[in-house]
Amino acid sequence: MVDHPAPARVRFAPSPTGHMHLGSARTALYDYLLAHQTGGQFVLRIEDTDIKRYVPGAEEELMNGLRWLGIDYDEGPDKGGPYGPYRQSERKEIYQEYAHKLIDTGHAFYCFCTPERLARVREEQQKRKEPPHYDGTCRRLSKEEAEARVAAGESHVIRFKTPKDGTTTVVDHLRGEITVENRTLDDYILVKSDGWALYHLAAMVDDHLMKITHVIRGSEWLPTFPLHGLICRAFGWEEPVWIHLSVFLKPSGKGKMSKRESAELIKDGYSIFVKDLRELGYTPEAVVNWISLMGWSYDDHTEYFELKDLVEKFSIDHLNPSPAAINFTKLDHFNGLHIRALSDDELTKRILPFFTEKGIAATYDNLRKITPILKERMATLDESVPLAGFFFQKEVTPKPEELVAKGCTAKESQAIVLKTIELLEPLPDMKLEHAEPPMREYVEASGFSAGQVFGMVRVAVTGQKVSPPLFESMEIIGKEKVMRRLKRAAEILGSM
RNA sequence: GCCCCCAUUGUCUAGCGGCCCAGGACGUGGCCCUCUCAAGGCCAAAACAGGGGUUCGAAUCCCCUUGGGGGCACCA
Repeated sequence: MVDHPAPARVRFAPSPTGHMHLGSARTALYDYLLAHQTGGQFVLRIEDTDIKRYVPGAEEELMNGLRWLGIDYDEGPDKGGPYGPYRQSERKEIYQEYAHKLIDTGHAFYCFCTPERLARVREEQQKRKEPPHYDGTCRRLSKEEAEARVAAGESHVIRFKTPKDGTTTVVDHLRGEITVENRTLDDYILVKSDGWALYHLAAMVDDHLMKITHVIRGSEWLPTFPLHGLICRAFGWEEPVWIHLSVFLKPSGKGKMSKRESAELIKDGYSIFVKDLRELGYTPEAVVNWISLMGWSYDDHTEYFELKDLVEKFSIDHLNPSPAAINFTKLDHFNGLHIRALSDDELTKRILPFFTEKGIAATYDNLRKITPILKERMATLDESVPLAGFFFQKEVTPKPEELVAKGCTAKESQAIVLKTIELLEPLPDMKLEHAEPPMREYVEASGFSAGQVFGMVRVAVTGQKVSPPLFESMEIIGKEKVMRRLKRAAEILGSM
């Protein structure tokens, strides 16, 4: 870094209402990057004021997701910190206090209108083709009357007293000034009748109290962004730098991902949920690299990044405001790249669970021998299983028709297998340097092509038409098994 | 319906007035390498939504149209 920006305090503020998806992951990543590159702090705050939408386990999934991605936070519900508590459900009184400050300064008012009356008003407004708005009934109440009704125990909410005239201008770091006519804004509810604050109030209060310098959030907040600016100004607070990230579109580029489409995606081996991606064999390194580039870019030729590179190179000045369609084939590409960047030891550790899960009795030690020849052949970790399953089987069962070498008869094929057995039998072991030369010589002398001979031997030894390189594979399988499988193939071919 | 945001190849993007008859990446096609599959190397096709301005000069600035997205809750 050439210059030294002030340490940024950034927050990731999800609501625990469902699975952690790619959009959240990207926001959290950018938060982390900004905090780390400025030597600031990354705060996790749980926005759980709406009990109705609370999903058990969602908070834990969020934390697991962040941990898996390697984007750790400095302050949070489970870590504590100087500005806690970090769960909004534990901050009710704080919001109450600040809501009343707004009432005292004339920036907010009590509203006693019933939901039924409001619904009726909205309906009429829509009939008249007017934008739905609070009609201002309680805004006109005198302070004394309102307080008397509150004291009498009447059910009420607290609304923000939005200016009726003029315009409000707020500044988004990627879009510049955004100006709206105040009459298009509503007297938004700040505190519900059950006493809980809504996002508009709670988030502004927390961001201020937690000394947040940069708010990175989704562009779905753009419509209420002016309100948030107004609330900060009503309190007399300095506003953070506002950064509204674009949304992710479905791969077709048409619209946001729906629940139904998410289910379809899984069938193709893709998902927008972080926990699924992990199970589908993607590496956190690849996911991080991939999402970092959806809405941000470094220059016109560098795309491969590890987290530490991103901390150094990321910049909020190179964010793109337009929506981005999710491109899963690019994730596959990055996954392959990051898999190949892993050490053989590390890769072995990562693929082992996929074998175990499939009931294959692989151990770290025997898998470790295979890993090197698997490495450049997989796009996802789970692909190692079908690629290498035959190493762990006692016997393989090649399809008879696949045993017949290309362009040969069964009889000729059997002759090839027999010759192979004859050549390999006297060898002390199946080491690459022992097995390959005589086979090469045989191919040379026989008039068959390498493809014909090796292709058929491959089927005999691995049971598959596609496998890692033949001689490397045979060495790992071992002479005894190889010979047994070849003899079995000769039998099959003989009976055809 | 109203409000807000966005607009470069199929997709992600570089470009912030002349370096651009537009660069990179994924994907696609072809070739090379090759025991299969990959990986790798080389090559190719593929875009500035449309119309007006401003300017000596516009992908880049302004306006309109169109298209896309988001929002209009006592959700976040």
